[in-house]
Amino acid sequence: MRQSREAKAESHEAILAEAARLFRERGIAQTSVAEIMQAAALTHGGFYRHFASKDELAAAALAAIFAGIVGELETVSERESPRAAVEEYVATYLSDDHVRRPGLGCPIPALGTEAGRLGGTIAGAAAAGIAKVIDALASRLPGPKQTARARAAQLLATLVGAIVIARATEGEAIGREVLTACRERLGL
Amino acid sequence: MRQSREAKAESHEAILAEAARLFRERGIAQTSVAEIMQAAALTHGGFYRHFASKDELAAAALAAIFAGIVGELETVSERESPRAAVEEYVATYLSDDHVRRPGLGCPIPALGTEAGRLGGTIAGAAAAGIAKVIDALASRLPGPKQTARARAAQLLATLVGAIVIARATEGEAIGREVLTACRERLGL
DNA sequence: TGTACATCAGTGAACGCGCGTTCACTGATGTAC
DNA sequence: TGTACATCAGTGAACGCGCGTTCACTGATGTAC
Repeated sequence: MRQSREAKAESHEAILAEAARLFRERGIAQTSVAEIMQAAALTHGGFYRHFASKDELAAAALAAIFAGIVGELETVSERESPRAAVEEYVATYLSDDHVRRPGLGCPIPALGTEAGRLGGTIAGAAAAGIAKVIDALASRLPGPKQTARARAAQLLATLVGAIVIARATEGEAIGREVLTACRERLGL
Repeated sequence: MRQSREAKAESHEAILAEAARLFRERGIAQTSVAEIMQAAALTHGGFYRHFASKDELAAAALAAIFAGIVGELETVSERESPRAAVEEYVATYLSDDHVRRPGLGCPIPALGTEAGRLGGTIAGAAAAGIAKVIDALASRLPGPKQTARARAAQLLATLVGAIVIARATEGEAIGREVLTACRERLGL
């Protein structure tokens, strides 16, 4: 039966939110359209009233996740100093919680490799999101703009690599060692 | 028709080598047993004379790739100083070639995320390999052992993250910026 | 060394399964008057 | 405001396809004597 415009918008947001979570948890190819729709309390056939394809959903989900990340950094900046905002970002990024819960975390360690392989609008959304995160970090680091950008780029690379390694070695000592080393050497 | 022991060993190595390349290029789930066998100039049915399952092949391929990486570091160390060996490792890691050719490169950016998700022997092989790489790097860095290990851990995280980001943004300026920033700030 | 036979590496068809996408259908919603 | 009808969000079956794995078969290899 037909749903109201408002109900459709709610379905749309639910699909996007569940996709954003499931894609980060299991990967894009490893998450089926039917699973996403079930998580959104819908049946799979209705998916195509909302998105033209699974690829389009993946690109939209990536864009939404990155927008949320940059938005969060800006929100924190309203009540804290730029330096404190970056420090909080780094501490959260390198937390055990972030390792354990990819569905709520940064999409770069979770989906970066896959997005690059998939190319097209998915890789485009990933690239645009990464650029925005580096912009947001660089603008909050001190020093000349060039230096701040380079520091932001290296910082993000370290964070992403630490999470990839920690998740690949989950439960083993080496993963914890990498996380701890990065935390301490990034000054936390 | 039955093949000789020697011929079987050659097939085994060919399957392992093609799997190691294809898994890194496309991911484990995205590479079919049939594709690997075709690349090894065999038909897919014969696969199970060599490996009990695709998972077992993936674990074996990861172990073989990591053994090659650590072996290469040791080989270079025979003709160069520890410091030069690490510098060469870093320079190769952050090269444009490494970004463009994942099939020949480090499995951590290519397969780390997927290995963590798959768990079991695949994640075990990844964790063991990562531990060996960090050992190999740490033993070639100067200073107290604790500090050297922490530096090695952070270094590897930065390298891995830089490649994940560069591949996710392939062709876009932001990827090159991250690579350049990491190269320069790691002293190359 | 030669012979007879068991083994098994590799082939190619087949299996059951899950996937992304399509489609006919239902009935509440939105719109035109 | 009320009515008649077109729209379309959501349902659930179906589609074609590719996958990992199994299997009967072939014939060269390895072994026992």
